[in-house]
Amino acid sequence: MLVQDTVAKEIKQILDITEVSFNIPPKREMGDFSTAVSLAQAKRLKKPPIQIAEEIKEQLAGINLPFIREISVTTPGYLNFKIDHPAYVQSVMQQVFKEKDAYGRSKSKKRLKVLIEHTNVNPNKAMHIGHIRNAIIGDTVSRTLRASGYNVEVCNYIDDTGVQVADVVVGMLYMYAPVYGVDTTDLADIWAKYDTSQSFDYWCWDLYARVQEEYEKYADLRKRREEVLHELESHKGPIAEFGKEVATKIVHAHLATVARLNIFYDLLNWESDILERGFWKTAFEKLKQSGAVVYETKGPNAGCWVVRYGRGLVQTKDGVRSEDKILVRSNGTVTYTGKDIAYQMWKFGVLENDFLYKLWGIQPNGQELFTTAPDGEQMDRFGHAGRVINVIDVRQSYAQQIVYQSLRKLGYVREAKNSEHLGYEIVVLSASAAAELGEQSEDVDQAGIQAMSGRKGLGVKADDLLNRMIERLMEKVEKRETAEILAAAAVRYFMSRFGINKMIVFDFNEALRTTGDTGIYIEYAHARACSILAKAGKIDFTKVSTPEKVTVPEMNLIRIIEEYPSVLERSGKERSPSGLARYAFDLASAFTDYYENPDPEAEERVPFIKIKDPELRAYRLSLVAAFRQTLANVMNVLGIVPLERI
RNA sequence: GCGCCUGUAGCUCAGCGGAUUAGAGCAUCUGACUUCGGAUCAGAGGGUCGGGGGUUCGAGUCCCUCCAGGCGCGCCA
Repeated sequence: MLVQDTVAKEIKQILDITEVSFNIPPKREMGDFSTAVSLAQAKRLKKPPIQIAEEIKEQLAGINLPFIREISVTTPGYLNFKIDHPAYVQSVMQQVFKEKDAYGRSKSKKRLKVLIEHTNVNPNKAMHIGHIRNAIIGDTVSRTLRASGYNVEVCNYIDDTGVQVADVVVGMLYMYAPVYGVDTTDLADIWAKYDTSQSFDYWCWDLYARVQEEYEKYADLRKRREEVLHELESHKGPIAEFGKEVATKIVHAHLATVARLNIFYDLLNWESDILERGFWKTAFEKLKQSGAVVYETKGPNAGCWVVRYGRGLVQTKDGVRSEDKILVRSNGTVTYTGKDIAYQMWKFGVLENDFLYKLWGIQPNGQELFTTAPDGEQMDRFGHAGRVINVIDVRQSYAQQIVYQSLRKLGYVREAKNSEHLGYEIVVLSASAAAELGEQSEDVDQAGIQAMSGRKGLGVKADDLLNRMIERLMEKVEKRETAEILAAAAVRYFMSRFGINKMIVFDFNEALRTTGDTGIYIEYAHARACSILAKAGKIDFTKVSTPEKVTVPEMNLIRIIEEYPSVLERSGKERSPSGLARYAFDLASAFTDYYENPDPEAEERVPFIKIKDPELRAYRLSLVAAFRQTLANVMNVLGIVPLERI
């Protein structure tokens, strides 16, 4: 518990208010922290702030506040507090050493089950850096919520029946000889087209882009797409099976890519299983019964089943539109939104239908991964969440809101309230990155920024980014394993640093940097601390005493260490990886500052391990140990593997 | 037309519920270990926090308004 918290509690009681904020005084002699609460309350209490401050001071003096040594009042009414440094340092360090890996984690187990879905990449080509942002945000938030005590279930939705997969299937079956159905019906012949010198997801990346070009030229190929899409949706027959095989192969590739980034899941949810298990049929019946969906007999949506929204007809730049949301088209097919409503209901366990499940495999971290499957078995451990978080980019905000509002109209008010769209801005390419990828800038905006495009095959593949980083790191690192972990740290940190609704303008120089505010810096600080501790030998940190005088760098470091539990809690509540990334950097900086200059008043700087005075030596090293533990804990939440050596 | 997001140093970004002198990193310049990891550290220059109003003793932060940019508002997926 922060020192400030106990003070805040007392002040809240004294003034009968709900919030008290603290800050650091401009001059250190004034105190370790201060509050301007009496200035804020002056108007309400109709008293001069300085008088209020004096009164609070009087009352606080009568209470035994832990670690508070002195309280003073300065004009125009600030309350300044001085901390009993040695006792405080001692207390924080002992807490870290006692709790170890659990330091910072919430002590209370929460019963709420949180289902978080992320990644959700179309299984038709290699992942790019935009997909990686999604997976990293989702994984970091999952880890944060777990650390906050929640029961978290991580799902990854696989759209194996959509047009994107259909396009790749079209490409494989019909674009080059032998053409399926004409030259052959043997799928082995089709698979022979795959040039195995490339990984399958990379090969599909190019194929997908080429198919898009061909569609422009050949109408009959576009017709093939309709057929294939229909076949995939029917989830029966050789083409559907082939599509599933293609998608499965790509999913394996995607899982391998994200595993490099230390990202794992509990369950893969396949669209084909949502279709097969009749989710929509059940949801549609419920929607009709509730009256939330109505059949339109006239107007622009005649022949469709719609949910009524907004103001009916509305003016947009593309002409007049109905704001009502169509769930079933006039040709009888279901829209994406319709299927999404059914799926969201499953997540909360309010749809009678359920998937069948089977084990997909054991992930590199040892965790079991399950998948929905037509030939699986019943299990009751999945879904039935109390809260659902969908990590999807911000362009889907409107569609997500429609889904949640539809749930409400259906009568699932609680579920609607507990549905959360974790929207993040997309990753785009800087002018130089686009140029490097060989894109002639046609439709770029003024800054030369360019959106990635799977259709054009324009984008930075996730594996390429990691590989380039590794290549750069190998100049200074001996083992490839180490470079792999460092590269993952760098990429995860890079993607986490940005606020969630900040567009990332991707630039190679910036992303591949190894100095300054980077994941490498974090790893380096950790490895350095490990190295010092290894050289120091065995010390019983639980028996270390703190000197009378705590230096400024020591105090800065310990205060940041102490902040960790509250930072973790806040990051969880705000679903904010960037707060954790910032904290990790601040913590590492405070350590290097302490390491470089632990006592600014000392005449000479002596390395910790060579300090003569055994008590001071043990104390300095125990701070290193407490730092190392705390940093390792944040790194774990950020999904970064702490290295002991680089 | 409506809705959401963004605008802070040359560049990329932090800045929680208002609080004393707006912070980092990169880039530029100047420095620093015969001892713990130089992927580091110390220092310098660089800002009317998009503009304008307002609330407040006090605003990058709250409110209004305008400007610029991005995204969204399909019987597309």
